[in-house]
Amino acid sequence: MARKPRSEMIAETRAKLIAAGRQAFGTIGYADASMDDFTAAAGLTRGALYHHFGDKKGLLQAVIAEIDAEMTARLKLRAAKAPTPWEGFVEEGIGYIEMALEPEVRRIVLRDGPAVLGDPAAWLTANGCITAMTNSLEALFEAGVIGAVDFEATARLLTGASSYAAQWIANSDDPENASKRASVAYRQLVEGLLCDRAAESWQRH
Amino acid sequence: MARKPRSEMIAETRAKLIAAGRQAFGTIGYADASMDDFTAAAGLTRGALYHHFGDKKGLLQAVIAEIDAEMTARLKLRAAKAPTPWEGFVEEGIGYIEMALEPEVRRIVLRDGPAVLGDPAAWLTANGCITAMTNSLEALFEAGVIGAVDFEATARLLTGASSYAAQWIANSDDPENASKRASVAYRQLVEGLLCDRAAESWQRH
DNA sequence: TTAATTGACATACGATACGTATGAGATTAC
DNA sequence: GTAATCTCATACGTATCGTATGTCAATTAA
Repeated sequence: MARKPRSEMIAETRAKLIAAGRQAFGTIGYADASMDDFTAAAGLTRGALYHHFGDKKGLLQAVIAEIDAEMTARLKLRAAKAPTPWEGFVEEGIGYIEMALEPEVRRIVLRDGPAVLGDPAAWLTANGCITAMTNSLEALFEAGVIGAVDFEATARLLTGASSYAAQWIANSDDPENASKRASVAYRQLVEGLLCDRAAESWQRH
Repeated sequence: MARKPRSEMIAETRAKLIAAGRQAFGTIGYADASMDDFTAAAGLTRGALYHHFGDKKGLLQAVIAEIDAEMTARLKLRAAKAPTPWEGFVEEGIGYIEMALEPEVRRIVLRDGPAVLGDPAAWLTANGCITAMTNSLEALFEAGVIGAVDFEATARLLTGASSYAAQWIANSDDPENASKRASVAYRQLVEGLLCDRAAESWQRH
């Protein structure tokens, strides 16, 4: 009989609840997810949930924090692989569009999150992606790649454009095609920020 | 004693329910709005609601349809007042940002709508704004003002950018300031679509 | 080693809100 | 004038949430 310290058991319970919530919220949605059901699926009861997270919203927050961290990490990785900083920035935006296509992200982070917790900008955690993009813009400006813009405002506009595009794609009859169209349109849109648009062609390589 | 035809009475109750729902959804939000409460406020009961709209979602749909129609009309009016087609297009986008600032629009159309009814792109009605913007883009291209882009995809990106910006503004410590920043950033973003960016200065006048 | 305390989690309860099924009253149709 | 239809209210069952209470195990201290 393996004996585990209490702290490990607690972490395990928390993880189980988050996983169960994530699964339920990501499939049937927050509103329709019965706490009795998905806590039972984790071999627990609502008692555990209330103890650890206060209420249903608290669990949602924890789930979102987890997903956001994963998203930010993936975006950074993707941007780092790009040949130029500019291309990295573009890839970041397109990557955001593609991630927002995943049902779990769309439902939990983009749809239910704002509805239940309020404005995403207020979530301490969920700023990962926006902060990252703001920094990218600033760096590009300092490198002389793009003109002077309000970095934060522009970053917010672009993440908004991306997430909305994702909704469109996800609901499209032909997601494959819509995704391509959105990516191309996104690229064209941000290329408008470039200092020298004649530079576009070589910036790509 | 004024005698009214039945059809008028029905229209009246429908209108009363929509108004009551709009009021409740716009202030306390969809989830927290008790049907018993706001139907009573309209001098009716849930019975009437279920009869006319099927369920709570049905009423939300009707409310959104009404608001969307108003929004589209306002945007068209605003765009029509602009001195040039290009400026009209920019005004349309900024107008969208500003409308999305209104609590009623934000809560009902942008926040609760997608959460309860699913993807906004699927709402038959709510396409008013996007369709309008798509048409504007096409006209601008044909007039040689902007370059070739995917009109629909770009329109969706821009409405997404706008509505997201609005969320940011609304939650900001200084909405006035954030609104200005968003408007400026938006203008810069769309000016990237112009054929000749040297044209920007005079296009404004 | 044992007793006490803390804390993790379950169970029990009450309240609220939703959806349906039934019913009454009034208007329209024949 | 009677029947049928439609609008809307009332009554009921049920699901879910939040709280309050209880229990058992583990850690701590004597």
